Amino acid sequence: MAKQFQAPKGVSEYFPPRSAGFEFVRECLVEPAKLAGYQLLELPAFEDTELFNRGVGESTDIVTKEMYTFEDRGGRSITLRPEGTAGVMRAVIEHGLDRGQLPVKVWYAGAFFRAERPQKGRYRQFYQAGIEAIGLTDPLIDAEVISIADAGFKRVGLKNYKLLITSLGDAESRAAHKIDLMKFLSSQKLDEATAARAQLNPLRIFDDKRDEIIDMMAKAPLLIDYLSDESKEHFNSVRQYLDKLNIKYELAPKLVRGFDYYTGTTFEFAHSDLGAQSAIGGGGRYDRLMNELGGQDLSGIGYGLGIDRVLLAAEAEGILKADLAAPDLFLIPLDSSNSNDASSLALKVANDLRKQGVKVEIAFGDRALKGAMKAADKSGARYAIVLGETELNSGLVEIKAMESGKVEQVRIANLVKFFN
RNA sequence: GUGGAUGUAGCUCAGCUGGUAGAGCAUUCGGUUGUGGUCCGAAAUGUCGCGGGUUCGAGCCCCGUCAUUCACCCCA
Repeated sequence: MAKQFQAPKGVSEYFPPRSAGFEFVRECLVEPAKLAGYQLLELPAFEDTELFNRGVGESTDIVTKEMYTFEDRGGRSITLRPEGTAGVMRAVIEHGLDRGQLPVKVWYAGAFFRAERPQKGRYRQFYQAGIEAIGLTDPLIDAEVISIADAGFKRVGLKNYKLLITSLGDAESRAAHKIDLMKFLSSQKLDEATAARAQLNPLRIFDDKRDEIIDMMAKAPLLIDYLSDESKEHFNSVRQYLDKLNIKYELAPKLVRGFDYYTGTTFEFAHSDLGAQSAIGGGGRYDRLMNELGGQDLSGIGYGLGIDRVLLAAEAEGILKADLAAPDLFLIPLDSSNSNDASSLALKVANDLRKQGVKVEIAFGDRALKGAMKAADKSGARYAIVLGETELNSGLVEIKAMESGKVEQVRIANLVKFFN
């Protein structure tokens, strides 16, 4: 027997019937961005490795141990994109999108890659939908970006999630805080691994899940208390906007995110029913990124939402409709032994209705009517029509409402009208 | 990268102290004429993850390996 292939380790893949839920979630997450005037940016799945080294940050785990990096046939170092923002910035700079009116507002959705040990809600190939708004520092745009993410979750129907928000301040805020935090950490006894992480990015220690570290960090100085007046004012107005929008949030001064580029407003959406990988989305502002990648000195803000995790969350909450892929109409042609007129008519009727946006399926194969009806039932179709000799002759069909079982006579020529 | 759990039909799982496979669901057909959801009957589907070892004999024991899964780490 030929070798049986298996998907590579840790990838997420979606096939029927669950793929309908995936598609639904993706649409829900993207739609609010489109409604707000964000436009599609379709990006390559791989980029110059250097882009991520500089964009994501050399000290991050993502860059140091989670990137799929390889040499292409021309000897270039290529990396499968581990996140979206760096690629967006590259494209914006390369194509001069920031030369026109600001802000630049774009959305993207697609696969991302990280060579991690897979776990619930954590995959080596996973899907994210995100937006970026570049070129405005107005706190209004911070609030809009957050509200668009929130609108996506609400569109899916999610309830058990919360918004965590903090500000990482500007460069001077962080510098002042870092001195005190390092002082604090050096006064504590840390194990080797933790001390190493503290060297790389002391904020990371706030993210440690061990009880003794959490207890220890309870007394650590918080960045939020070191914000410059400007940062403080910006953050306060973001919060005021959120209040006015009635978007509830929790102040999370210990919130740490995985990218080095965040400055100012930083946020994360956490879902309660997911286990360890609870973040369903996150993002924030980045003041320096564009400039560091060779572009203008513009600030931006954006987020990435985990489509896989939102699907998991929606399933955990039991809010996905079972019939997401169900057709409106199921057509059952019954050919007589010496003609296929019924099949031809079925195909024609299906095409006409589909032109009007009606979702129509045809019962294929030479199966008994009972079997075909069963297939109609399984499909979740709202209506079923049998097309046989009688119908061909009379031009009339019985359209059956599957749920109630009620039958209505309709002229074949009027079917389009019926479904309008 | 570290630790735990698990790998038996498409799915969920059972399989006694080792004697060479079973259930439910799903699938297909049928319960006489062109109408599904319930019920009844029948059929089909397995290199028991893979490789090695122990044994007269292994789905069951041992070793290895691969995969899945949960947690750490990290993050979407």
